[in-house]
Amino acid sequence: MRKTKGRQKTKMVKIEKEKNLQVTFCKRKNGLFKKANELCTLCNARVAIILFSPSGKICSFGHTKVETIIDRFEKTDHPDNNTQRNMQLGEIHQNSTIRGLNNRLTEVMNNLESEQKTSEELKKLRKKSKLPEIWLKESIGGLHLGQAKEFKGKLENLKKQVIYEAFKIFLATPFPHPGFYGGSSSNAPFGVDGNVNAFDNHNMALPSHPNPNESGNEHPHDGLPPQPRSD
Amino acid sequence: MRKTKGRQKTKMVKIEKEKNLQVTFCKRKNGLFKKANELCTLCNARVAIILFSPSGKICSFGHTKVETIIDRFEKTDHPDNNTQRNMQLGEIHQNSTIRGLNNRLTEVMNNLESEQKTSEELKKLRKKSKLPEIWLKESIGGLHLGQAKEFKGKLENLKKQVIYEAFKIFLATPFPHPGFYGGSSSNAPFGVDGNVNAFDNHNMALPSHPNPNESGNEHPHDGLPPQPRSD
DNA sequence: CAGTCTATATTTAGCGT
DNA sequence: CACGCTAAATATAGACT
Repeated sequence: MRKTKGRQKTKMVKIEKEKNLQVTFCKRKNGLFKKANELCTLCNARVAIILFSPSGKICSFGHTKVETIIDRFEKTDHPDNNTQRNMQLGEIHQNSTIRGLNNRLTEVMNNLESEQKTSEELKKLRKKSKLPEIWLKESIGGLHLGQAKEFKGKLENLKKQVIYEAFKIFLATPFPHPGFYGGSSSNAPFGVDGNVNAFDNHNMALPSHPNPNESGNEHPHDGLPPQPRSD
Repeated sequence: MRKTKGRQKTKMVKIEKEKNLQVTFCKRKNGLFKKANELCTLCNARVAIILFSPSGKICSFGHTKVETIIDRFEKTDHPDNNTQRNMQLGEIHQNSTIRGLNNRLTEVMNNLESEQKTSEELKKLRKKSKLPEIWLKESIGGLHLGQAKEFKGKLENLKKQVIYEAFKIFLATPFPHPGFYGGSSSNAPFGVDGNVNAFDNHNMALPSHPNPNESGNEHPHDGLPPQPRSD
């Protein structure tokens, strides 16, 4: 008799068996990344993939090692001169925890908006209270609902723009064809030169998605494809 | 004799024959997107893919219709109340061309940095000249090289952070399992509610990558997978 | 869990239309 | 170019280690 039943046909619906789901997620994630890499190599295309596992961890594939950036700010404190174009980084890390970054972005948004002086009603709101956190905190309660909503809408809009821009920038830098599994810890953190990694796998808890199944481990990351972590 | 030779084995290197490259890119792009979608469905994961074709056009797969956002600012001028949570958007479009967005991001960065008051040397630089564009223009020439570099490094750093944050936000919003090819033009532009599209295909010339093969057509986009465009 | 093994389900190169 | 076809190349579900 046959040793195994071989690959079985399955319906394209959410896998219910937790065990299977885990294993499938892992396998397919690797498969997807591999395909992505092949596309890069074969067609000289630039590809970036970000994905959140069902349990809320984040992984990414791309020509830039996103996590090295984060790691640099999260774990280390030493100035890093290991960067392209003899830039001197690592002097900002002081206030750069993952959580901090979130606040930062918020600030950016606010600054942006204010800078935008899109209207004076904005200023009005500004005066009335420390508006800054409102739209993020989802607590518009204390203010004039109408105004708050409007302002929130604008911020959201700007946010979208910035995000889209970020995506473009993220991919704008051309890159060579590093071997798929050659996850050598390159020294090119981000898009300036073409010398960057093709594979980038990073797992970490997502602040905004505190999954009950997950004990908030900040980032049990390992950066290599050969042993990519599912979760 | 055989009708065809069937699938041939190929080496994983850049395809040289232009014709084949085109076709392969298209096929594999679709394949990749399909896989991504399956992963979403099967494992309830969130996936986003952005890719630039060899000729410089951009396509994306994700649970958010990036291009609707852009389109809104590029093509239309009418206030759009078609947004989630009865927010009133479309009042900023005035100054939001694609190119404008780039400048915008630059500004954000600068604002951020200045806001950061990471150091007074920053202020020093600020005074010495209108620093803002420097690092983007790649023309540090006119200044003290040393200071310029340092400042540039900081900005780059912030930029990385914002970009990373943007990515997280982009994917942070959970979403249901829309049919793979169900590219219905949803009315949920961006991450607030879960009601969003799973498939998003957008082709447009990349500003920063003016490809000689391409006549700078701004965005000949079509948003459907069934007939995705290679280029 | 991550890696193996088997037998099958899928994908896709090369050609036509 | 976007599809259709065919056969070989791959990816993987399930079971095991």
